[in-house]
Amino acid sequence: MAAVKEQSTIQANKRIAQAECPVTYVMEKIGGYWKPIILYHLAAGDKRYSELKKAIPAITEKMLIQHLKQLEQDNLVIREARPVVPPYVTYRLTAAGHGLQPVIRAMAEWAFKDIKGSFKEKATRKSKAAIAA
Amino acid sequence: MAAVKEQSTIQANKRIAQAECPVTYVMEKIGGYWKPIILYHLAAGDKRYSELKKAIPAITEKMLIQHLKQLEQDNLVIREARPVVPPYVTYRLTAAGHGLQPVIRAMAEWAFKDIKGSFKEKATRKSKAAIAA
DNA sequence: ACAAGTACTTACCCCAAAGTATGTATCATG
DNA sequence: CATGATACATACTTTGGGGTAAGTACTTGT
Repeated sequence: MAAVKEQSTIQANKRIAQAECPVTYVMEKIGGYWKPIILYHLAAGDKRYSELKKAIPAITEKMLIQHLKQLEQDNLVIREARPVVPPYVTYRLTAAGHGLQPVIRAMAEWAFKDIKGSFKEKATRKSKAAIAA
Repeated sequence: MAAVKEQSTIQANKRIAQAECPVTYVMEKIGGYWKPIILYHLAAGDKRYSELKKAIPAITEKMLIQHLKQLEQDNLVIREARPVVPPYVTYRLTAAGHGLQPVIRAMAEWAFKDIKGSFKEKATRKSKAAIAA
C-alpha cells in the first residue's frame, strides 16, 4: 500500500494487477468492447478489413483499425497486405489467437447459463435473495 | 451505418455488443481491474470486507466496495451483514460466481502459455475448431 | 473525552478509451 | 477530372472508470 502517488497511479496499478493476476493479463488483450467481437468473427475464418467492417456495422473505422493494430501487437492476429491496386488486406488469427477459443467458449457457456437463469436459486440453498432491482 | 447520434452512443453500443456477444456480456460483469482479483480471493473462501482489504492492499476502499456492490447486483457475490456492535460483513460467491471458475481457469491457462511464449512460432499446427456458437 | 476500528459514503479530479469527423494514397471508371 | 472503392491516419471531443481524500455511525478501550 502507501501508493506513493508519483504519477499515473492507474497505470502502476495495471502493472501490478497484470503481474499478479493472469485474468487481468487476458483482459488487457481482449478487454476492449470490440476485441472479442473481432476475434469472434476472425475465429470463423480469415477476413478482409472491409469484410470485418460489414460484419460489425456498429464499429467505427477508427476503432476497428485501432483494435486490429493492438491485436496484431499482442500477437493475436496477423495482417497480410497484398500490394495490389486497390488495397487487399487480410486478417487472420495467430496460434495465440486460436488458443483463446477455449476461453471464449467458457465465457459463452457461462453467459448463456447466466442469461437463462440457470444459476438462480440453484445450489445457494439458503439465499434470501434480497434483490433490490 | 447512419448511427443517428441521438445520445451516448457508447452505451448504445454496449447494449448491442452485449446482446450479440456473450463474451462482452461476461466482460461487463468481470471486466473491471479489480473484479477478477476480488473474485479470485473470494473463490478461495468467504471473506470479510476488512480481510479483502488486507488481501488486496493496492485497492482503495471506494473501488473495493463499489465492485462488491456491482458483483452483488450481478448476482456473483452475496453480502451477509451481522447486526453486531462493530460491523461484521462477509462476502461469498454465489453459484453464478463459482460458475465462473472454469472461465477464470481457462484465462489463466492461456495467460501462462502466452507469457511463457508457448504460442510463439509453435502454432497449434492442427487447430480447425471453428466454434460458431 | 477521544482515539481507534469497522464498514461504508460522498464529493471531486484525472486520464485513457471510445466516438466524431475529416483527410490521405492509389487506381478504375464514367 | 471528379467520383468511388479500399485501407487506413489523425485531430479533436466526450465519457465514464478509476483514484484521492475526507466524512459518517456506532461502540469499545484508556
